[in-house]
Amino acid sequence: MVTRPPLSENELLENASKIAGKTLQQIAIKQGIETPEDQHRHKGWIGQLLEHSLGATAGSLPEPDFLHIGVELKTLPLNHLGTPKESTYVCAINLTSPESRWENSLVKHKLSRVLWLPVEADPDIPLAARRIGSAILWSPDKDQESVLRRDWEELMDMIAMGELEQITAHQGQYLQIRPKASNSKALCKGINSEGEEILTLPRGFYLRTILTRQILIQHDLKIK
DNA sequence: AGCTGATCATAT
DNA sequence: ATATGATCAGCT
Repeated sequence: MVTRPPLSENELLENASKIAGKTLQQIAIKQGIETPEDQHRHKGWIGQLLEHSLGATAGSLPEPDFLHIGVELKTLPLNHLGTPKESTYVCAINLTSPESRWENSLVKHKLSRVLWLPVEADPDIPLAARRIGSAILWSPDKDQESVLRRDWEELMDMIAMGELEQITAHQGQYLQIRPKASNSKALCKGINSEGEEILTLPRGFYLRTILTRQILIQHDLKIK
């Protein structure tokens, strides 16, 4: 099944509503794709399945999933309580020439328009049987953006000061910085407090579940 | 049970 | 090594 890229947000939402309630296996069969037993060696499988299913264009290019309508697709794994089970990866961080302004940052741009697609992720449900939920088209509201901005500025200040080795995932209310690498031996360049080049773990920005939980709640309240 | 640090796959 | 897509798994 070939899915044409959506030409508008409404078309994207309509396409998303058509797969709401379906199982991952139902979608995979339509795509002619095998469903793996589990995600241990297929961590990105659901995201890529749903990208294809909704006609995303970007592939592994540094572009929004739906380029011409400027929308990013994020799956949102839900536990047995229906709340987010995992944090959400946003983007990698250039540690040698850190961005200086929130307004121009990759995080702000990536999060400016996101289609959240909830998916059951209770480990008791076999991967093939997990159902897709109702999509949420989201942009940060004023309060959310101000917290994101504060977190980003605090963390990027530390990187700019050469304090990246002092950064821990404990920092940040909505945004946190964690390793984003193949393993702990895959290193990249960074800058220390003396301005010298060092080798360090690649890092990425992640959204805490406290924010994605809030997004789900906001949406539910809007429906009712 | 939640969270942080580590890890897995694929394409370029 | 970097981009994409994320989840795993041990510790508190």
